[in-house]
Amino acid sequence: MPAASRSDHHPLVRKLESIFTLTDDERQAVLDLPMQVAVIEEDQDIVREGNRPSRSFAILNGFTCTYKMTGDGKRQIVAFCIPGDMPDVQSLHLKVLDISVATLTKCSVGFVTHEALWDLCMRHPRITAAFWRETLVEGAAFREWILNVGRREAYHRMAHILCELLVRLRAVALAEDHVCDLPITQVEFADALGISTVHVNRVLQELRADGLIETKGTRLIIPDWERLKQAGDFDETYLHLKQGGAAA
Amino acid sequence: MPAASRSDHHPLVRKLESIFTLTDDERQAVLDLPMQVAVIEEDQDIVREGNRPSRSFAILNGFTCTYKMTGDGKRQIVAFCIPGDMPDVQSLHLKVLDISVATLTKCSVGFVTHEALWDLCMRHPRITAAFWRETLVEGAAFREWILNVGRREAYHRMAHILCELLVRLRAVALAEDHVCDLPITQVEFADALGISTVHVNRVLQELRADGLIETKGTRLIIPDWERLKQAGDFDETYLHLKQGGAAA
DNA sequence: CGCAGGATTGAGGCGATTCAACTTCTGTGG
DNA sequence: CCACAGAAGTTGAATCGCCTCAATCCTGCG
Repeated sequence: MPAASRSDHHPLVRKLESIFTLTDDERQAVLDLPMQVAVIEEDQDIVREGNRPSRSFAILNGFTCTYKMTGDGKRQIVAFCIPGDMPDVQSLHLKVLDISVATLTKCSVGFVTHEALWDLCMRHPRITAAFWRETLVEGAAFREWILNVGRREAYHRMAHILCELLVRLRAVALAEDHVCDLPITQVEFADALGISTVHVNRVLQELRADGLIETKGTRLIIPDWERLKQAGDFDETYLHLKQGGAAA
Repeated sequence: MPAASRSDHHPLVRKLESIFTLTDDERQAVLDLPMQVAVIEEDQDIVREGNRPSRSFAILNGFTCTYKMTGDGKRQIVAFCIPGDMPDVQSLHLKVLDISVATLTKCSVGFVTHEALWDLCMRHPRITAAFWRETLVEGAAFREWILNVGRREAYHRMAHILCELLVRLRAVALAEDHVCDLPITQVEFADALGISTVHVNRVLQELRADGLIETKGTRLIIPDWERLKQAGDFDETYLHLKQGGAAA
C-alpha cells in the first residue's frame, strides 16, 4: 500500500503510531493537518522565551535544543530535541513561552497552527490523549535531567546524557546499536550539564581514557555499552519507550 | 447556593475552575468521581518508583514532594507538591512510575482510580485538555528547576525556591502576602537544591543576615519581597498562574 | 529530665571554575 | 591545492564554591 507507506514518513503519524494504533480516520486527520515546512540554519532560535506563538512545530530533520537563561546570561539547556519531537506544544495551552528553542544543526521543521491542532484534538480524543502522554514522557525526561544535574558528578552526568541520547536516537532509527552521529559541541554539553566547557573537555577525555566512548568528529562510538550505562547510572525506564518495538 | 459553595471545596473542581469555567455538567461529573480519602503520616512514601499504580491521587491537605534516587543512594527532590496537586497523574498514561512521592507532613490524599479518570476524560474533552495543561505547567516548573540547579549558585538557588513556594502557596490561599508556613527541613531543601545540608544552613544564614528572610520555626517571613525576587532571579511567568485571580 | 531530630559550627579537602594561552579542525576563497 | 580565518577543542595554574566529617547546640516532647 503506497498510501500507508507514505504516511509512515509523516513525523506525527510515526510518533502517534509509536504510542497506539491509529484508525484510518485518525491517520487521515493527521495527514490532513496543514503543515508549513521551513528550513532553518544552524544556531538559530526558532522561538524565544516570552514569545506568544500561534502555531507549534515538529522537528522533521536535524537537532535542536530547548534552553532557558538566567538573569545574568548563563544558559541552561533543558532538553535536546530530535526528529519527531515537538518542543513547544506547550504553547498550545500556555500563552507565553517559558523557553527558547534553538537549532544545533540545519533543521527542517513543520509548523502547524494551534487552531488546526485544537481542531484535531477536539475531534479525536485518543489523539489528545497521545499528545498528553507525550507531554508526560517529556516531563519524565526533565525529572531525570534534574537528578542528573543535581546529584551526579560531571563524569557520570556526561555518561548519563550520552546514554539517553543514544537510546532516543535508536528509537527513531538514527543510531545503530552503539554508534551515532552527535552534532553537539562541548559548549552545548556544558550548557546542558550545568558545568563549564573546560570541564566537559576533561570529562570526555576521562571517558575516552576509560574506554567508554570513542569519538571521530561528530561520530560517537560506544565500545562498551554496559560499562557506559553503569557509569551513567542509566536506566532507560524513564524514557517510557515502547518496549521491543524499536527496529523495522 | 450551598451546593456550588460546597463544590468549591473539592480540590479538583477548584483546580479546574482556576483554568476555565466548568459547565454544570462538567462540574457534576468531577464531583461524582469516586474518591477514596486517606490520611498518611509524615515522612511516608505514598507511591514509589517502579510501582504500577491503578489509581492516582490528589493532595487534599499537607505537603509532599516527588523525588528520585541515584544508584548510589543520593536523593533529588524534583518538586514540592501542595494541596490541589496531583503528583502522579502520569501513572494514568505511563505504566511504571519513574518517581516516588513522599509526605513532608501528615497529609490527607484522595485516590481516584484510573478507570474513573479515563471515563471522565473521554466524556469531557475540555477536562482532558485542562489536565493536559496542568501537565504542561508542571513541565515548565521542572524546566525552571533544572535551570536553578544547573546554573545558579546555592544562595540564589535557595532564594529562587523560596520565591516559587511563596507564590504557589499564595495561589491556593495558603500564604499571606509575605508570610507562610513552610514545613520543609534543611535536609529536604538540600535534596531539592542539589547541595549539602550544611551548605543549606549557611546559605539560609546569609539570606537572614542580608535581611531577605526571617524564620520562626517553620514560619517563613519575607521582609523584602522585591530583593528576594531579585536574589532568586525569580520571574513567576513559568508558573503560568491565572493572572489576577489569586486572592478572594 | 533526657532523648531525638533538626540546626549550627569549624576545619580540611576535592570537584569544578576562571582565565588565558595554545592547538587542531573545517570550511572558504584565492 | 594551499592559505587563511574562525570555530571547536585542549591544556595548565590559581582559585573558589561546596562537600565531608565530626562535634555541638538547640527545641519540642514523652
